[in-house]
Amino acid sequence: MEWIDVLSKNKLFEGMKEDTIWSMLSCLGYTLKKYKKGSFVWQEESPIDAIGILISGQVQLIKDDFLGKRSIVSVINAGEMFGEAFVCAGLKNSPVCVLCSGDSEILFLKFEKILKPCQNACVFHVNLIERLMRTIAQKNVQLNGKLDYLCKRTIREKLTAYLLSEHKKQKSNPFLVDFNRNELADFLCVDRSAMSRELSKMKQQKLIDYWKNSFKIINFDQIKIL
Amino acid sequence: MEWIDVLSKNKLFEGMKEDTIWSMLSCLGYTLKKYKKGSFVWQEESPIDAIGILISGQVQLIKDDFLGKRSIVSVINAGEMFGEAFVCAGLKNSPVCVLCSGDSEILFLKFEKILKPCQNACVFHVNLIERLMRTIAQKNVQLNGKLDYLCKRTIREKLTAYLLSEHKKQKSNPFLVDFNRNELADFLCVDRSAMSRELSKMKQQKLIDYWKNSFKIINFDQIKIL
DNA sequence: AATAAACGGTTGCATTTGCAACGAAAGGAA
DNA sequence: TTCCTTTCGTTGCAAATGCAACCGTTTATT
Repeated sequence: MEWIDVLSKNKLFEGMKEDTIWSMLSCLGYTLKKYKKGSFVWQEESPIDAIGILISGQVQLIKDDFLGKRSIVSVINAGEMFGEAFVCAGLKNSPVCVLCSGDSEILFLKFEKILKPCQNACVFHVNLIERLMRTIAQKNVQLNGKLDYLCKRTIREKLTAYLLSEHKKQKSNPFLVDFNRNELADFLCVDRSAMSRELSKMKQQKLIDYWKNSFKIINFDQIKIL
Repeated sequence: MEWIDVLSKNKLFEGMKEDTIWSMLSCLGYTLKKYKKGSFVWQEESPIDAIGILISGQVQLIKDDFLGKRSIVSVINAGEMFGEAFVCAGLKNSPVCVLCSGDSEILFLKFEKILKPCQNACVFHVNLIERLMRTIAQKNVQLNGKLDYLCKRTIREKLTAYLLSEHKKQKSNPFLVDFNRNELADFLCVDRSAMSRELSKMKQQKLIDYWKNSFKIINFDQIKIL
């Protein structure tokens, strides 16, 4: 099956041969589900006992408050996992919603099977925990990075922090942002129109330029100071 | 030595007998250091290769921007760890500062020793990784919880989200906040005086009451809606 | 093609916020 | 005690922000 290729790029399985992955999967047990764009994999407080590995599509971890105001915590792309930190921390219910931002296929692995040494004394099983730990730690660093945006006091500062870090991550200029304006605002936790206004100002001041989802940083010196 | 007691409350060692902890320590190797209040354990970008376990005192993980604006990421109390996610994720340099908010004693464990199976085939060693994973996962959930405050758009919303969650955590009313006003503002990433103004308003509107570090939620219905 | 829905920029306005400055109160040190 | 530092509330003001509304463009659907 073609989705094994995707798994081989996942942090838990990367570097393993295809038949090794197969034997691990049969050892762990798995479920593959399909979701339509716009549907929810988990709602907030949904009971959870499995790790999700995104085979195709895209999902977003989000929080909606009671007024319907949305904030996007993070975005999961094909090959990446979600929920591993929650189940591993012992949470029984999800603290976030998982929303499919595109048609998606998701592979679920029951968490308990990962922790318990398998019946076949599978060599890779011990290794799995170490990989899982590293993945969770990296998510932690990633969340920590998000604080770099959110702790900024003004929209302009949040935008520049985000854009600079995306530029750095993608190592290109211009670079693509995989949010539309609405989503970007929800990600940075600010008002869309206020953000749009600020983007316009920054373009007008020749600090940045953009067209649709392509952004370019023009004046690095100024933008870093401000 | 008395600090073994503290270790037995740490997530890595909890539930273990004292002599077990000793044998593990000798297996892992350790360093104990003392710090004065106000001194830095790590600066941003400090090279890191060890996990810190706080024996006594208190430290704060903070980020200072180039203008000197500070944000407090999290607070570590005696018995808790810091840095484990960073070293485990493979970071060579710290993404945060670690500041002693009180005179502190810190036990450092080299990370590499934790990962490698020990020479004595120590039974607890495998177990250690699992505990470490769980701890990191819990930190992850904790960080996620912090997003609940930060993603709020107004100071009042941030304050109520924070106060409600502290009330829930401490299961008492009134409850104590272990920040002074300055630190609370840095923790919520808002201006101190603006926060003070908002607190005054909320007190005046009889939503909350406070005296020094003791806070009381008065009107649960109103406060949750707003 | 026709229609509908989603997206993105703009703007006026009331509110919120950051900032700076001041002063009172509390706490520590000499 | 006296002096100094820290903490915290207050306030005026300019700037930033959220909000609602509107409109043109793009994209999707029938």
